[in-house]
Amino acid sequence: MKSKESNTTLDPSTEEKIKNAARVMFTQKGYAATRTRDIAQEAGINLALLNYYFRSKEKLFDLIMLESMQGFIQSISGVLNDEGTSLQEKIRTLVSNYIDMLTLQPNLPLFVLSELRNHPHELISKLDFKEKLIRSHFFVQIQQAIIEGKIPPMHPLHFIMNIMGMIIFPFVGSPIIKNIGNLDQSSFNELMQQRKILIPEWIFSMMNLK
Amino acid sequence: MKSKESNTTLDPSTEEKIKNAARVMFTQKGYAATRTRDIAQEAGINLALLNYYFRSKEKLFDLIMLESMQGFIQSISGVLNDEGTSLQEKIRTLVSNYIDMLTLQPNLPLFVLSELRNHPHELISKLDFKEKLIRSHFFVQIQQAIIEGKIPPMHPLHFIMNIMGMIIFPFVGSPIIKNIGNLDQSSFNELMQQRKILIPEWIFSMMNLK
DNA sequence: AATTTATTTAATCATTTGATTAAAATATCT
DNA sequence: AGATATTTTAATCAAATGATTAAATAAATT
Repeated sequence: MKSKESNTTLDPSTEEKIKNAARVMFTQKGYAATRTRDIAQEAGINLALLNYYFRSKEKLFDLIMLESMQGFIQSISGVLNDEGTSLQEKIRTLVSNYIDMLTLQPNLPLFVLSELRNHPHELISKLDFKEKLIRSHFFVQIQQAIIEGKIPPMHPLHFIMNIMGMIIFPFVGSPIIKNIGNLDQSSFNELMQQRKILIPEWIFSMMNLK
Repeated sequence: MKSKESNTTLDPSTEEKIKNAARVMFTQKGYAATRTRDIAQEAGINLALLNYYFRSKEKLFDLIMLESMQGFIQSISGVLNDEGTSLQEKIRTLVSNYIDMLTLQPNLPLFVLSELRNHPHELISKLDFKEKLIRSHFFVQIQQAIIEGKIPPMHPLHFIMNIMGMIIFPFVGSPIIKNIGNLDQSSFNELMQQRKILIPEWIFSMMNLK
């Protein structure tokens, strides 16, 4: 077999090239609109090779999707479970990390949300995001804050929805936002950088926290 | 020709049946994943008939998309331009109307946002949402509030992004939200109803308004 | 070097899918 | 009713697309 593992820094292995191309195409156009031929071309290889390595379009897609979600979950689970930080600090780093990630991969959320609508069951249960979030130190701190009266009593989900909404929506709706504000990519990114500071402040004042 | 216009209340005309089916399928699965045969079946008619009425899949799609967006814009433009209401009142009714609309058509935003990513130019410029929003009484009131120091100085877009994010995101991410919160459809809707009251309050305290 | 194994390609298949056509059925009009 | 126009259908086409195959090339192993 070819040296897939050793060849990490130099030229990426063919398998890796295909996966990268697939990630780009799938996140850009979605599963249904992506052609295996386009992936092959983007990867600079032949169509048959794609099926040789990954057996089918669907298998390749599942892999890309799984890795994307796992990467995402792993990137935030560290923050969520840091027992040495306050709720406020967690929110600040969470927002900051999240925005940095989305600035690098702005198409990711729309891709994930779209595909999740069509294959709801499998992935969600497979990744068990629910358990990871609910058992996190972060979630406990929210409930604690409610019990202690530091936060007005409400369903913790509202809290989650608000944070996620304020972080994710601008990226999901970036064409509209850019249009309304006459923004090019760099001034859009500038706004997103501002939000790293602003969103935590808004959250705190929303929750009478701080 | 058949009586298309007269037949409004009773049995919908064939044209209308096709459009309704198309709306359902397109908003559910997106353009690329929707098969014209599926639309025909859903409408209870023959495939050829679809092309007879609408010439092509793309033409049908463009029509559905245009009508959806126009309907949406029209539904909020009344609120945005009501010169007799305060900024706070506008926000309350805007949030309420919006949530009611999304409760009836929960797939609409993901559909619009997904397709907007792939055909960004045409629709956005065609509908001229930008001008309608910027010239609205609502937008003027925001800027006014900033000038008068009632709201901390910031790019008005942040304001827009926050409201839209808090309203829209829960619907776009409903599979995740339902999973995290162990919610069925009706308890999800209940949460959304709560947000009709909560979101305006959050906005006000975020903005030091009220 | 010879042999085996892994990688890559060009050509082709089979199915799906958007669209068309020609004819049948239905409605409309005189 | 008979003629005309409209609506609907079954059958079919052509292109797109996911997948396979058999053969060529390159790499690894003995």
